[in-house]
Amino acid sequence: MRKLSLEESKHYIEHYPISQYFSFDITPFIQVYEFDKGEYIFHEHSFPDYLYYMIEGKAKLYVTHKNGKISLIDFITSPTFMGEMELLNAERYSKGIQTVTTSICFAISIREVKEKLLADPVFLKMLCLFLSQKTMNATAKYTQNQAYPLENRLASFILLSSDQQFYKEKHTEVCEYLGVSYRHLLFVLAHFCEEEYLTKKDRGYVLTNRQALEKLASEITY
Amino acid sequence: MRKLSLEESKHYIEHYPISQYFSFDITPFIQVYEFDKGEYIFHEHSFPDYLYYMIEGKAKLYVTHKNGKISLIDFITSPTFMGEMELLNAERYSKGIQTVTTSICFAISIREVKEKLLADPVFLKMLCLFLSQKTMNATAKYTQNQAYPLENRLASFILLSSDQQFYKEKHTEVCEYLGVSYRHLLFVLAHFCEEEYLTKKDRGYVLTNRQALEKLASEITY
DNA sequence: ACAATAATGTGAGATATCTCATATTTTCTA
DNA sequence: TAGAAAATATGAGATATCTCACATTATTGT
Repeated sequence: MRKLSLEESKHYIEHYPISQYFSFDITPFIQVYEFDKGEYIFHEHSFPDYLYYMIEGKAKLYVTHKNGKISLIDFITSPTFMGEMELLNAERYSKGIQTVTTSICFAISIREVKEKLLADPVFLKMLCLFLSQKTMNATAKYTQNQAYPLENRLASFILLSSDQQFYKEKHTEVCEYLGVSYRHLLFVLAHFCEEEYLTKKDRGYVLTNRQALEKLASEITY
Repeated sequence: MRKLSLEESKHYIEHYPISQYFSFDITPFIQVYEFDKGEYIFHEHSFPDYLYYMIEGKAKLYVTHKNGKISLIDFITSPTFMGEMELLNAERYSKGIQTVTTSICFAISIREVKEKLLADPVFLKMLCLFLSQKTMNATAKYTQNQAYPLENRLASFILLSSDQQFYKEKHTEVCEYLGVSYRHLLFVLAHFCEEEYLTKKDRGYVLTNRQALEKLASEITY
């Protein structure tokens, strides 16, 4: 984690305006941080001092269970807020957030502006919207995890995340996201190759039968 | 669904004050409805006209998947708001809500007060808290569903929902809540009986080895 | 540039959970 | 109060998914 210079900070603050989310001038309370790839923004069970607004980068929100399993709750992609639940005191301690790529974040000191934020209708309305959006996505993902085998969900995921006809995501991330073991993900991928829906190439997979994947994915969407 | 008389409504409005959630007088906008057991408060894919505040009763929030499976997202217990995401326009159409018991709700016409509510910091702050609380519960439930076999989750559920040493919930509801098939729930219950953690009696189960259940449940909590 | 670490890949065996079929009992409703 | 609907109960067989072990191949830090 590196605090950016005034110069650099100014650049980001100008290029990623967030004034629309507040009814007062938030810029005096903003510091800009850069997190390295793989760095933790929140450690699990810590109590955050900052509300973050990620403007560049990608991170994982996860929770570690007593038995050692890790549930990836969500991929966090910019732009987005982080630590808003903790700001609300809705949870005593935080979940973990670890960056996947180098990330740039605005950091807003909770101590300094908590009172102001929690009385600001502009901010609160945005936060309500943001929270319900997040909840809906999470709900959709989790209920689908429960209702459909990996075959369908993976087909859907491949279609969403492939670039043109090429799929190239890290298995280690995908299996966590889809809530299955690494082993099982590989099984189903192998099965897709057998059926020639996919063909291995270089470090990824070419979509050789998009229609078949669409059929599998279509069983989910409602 | 039955609209209560002025007389009855007055009684409920006095006994379940909600003025604390608003910075203006909400009572002129409140109508009181009674929903029968099993009745739908929101049909799936409908677009709600009212924001509800349930003061008595219990309901199920669910979603029906294309393949016919039903995911119970949450048990809704009073007091709670319903339809708040729709008020925010966060979702185009609603999930389904069906009462489990006869329920009494305050109904607030969205058309009449939407503008006022979305500019009311008192209401918005409460709503933020409410939404994040809900999200956290849902997240905890779903990640645990993924990370632990039914054995552990059921033990935990039995301890939470049993009255004294007696467990008596409807299997049909529990299996939906825990996200497993009816058949599998019965298997694990039978297994608990074999191990003599539980003993069947009347229409329910006596907890004959609470400690064993606690051990199983303790593997979850973090 | 090399050692350490992370990611990929595969096999074998176990198990958690599902589907479907069917029977009985309880509860609701007309 | 009888018939319908819902809830309980159990068996048999299938399958989706997991664990563990181990080998190979990238990627990364120093």
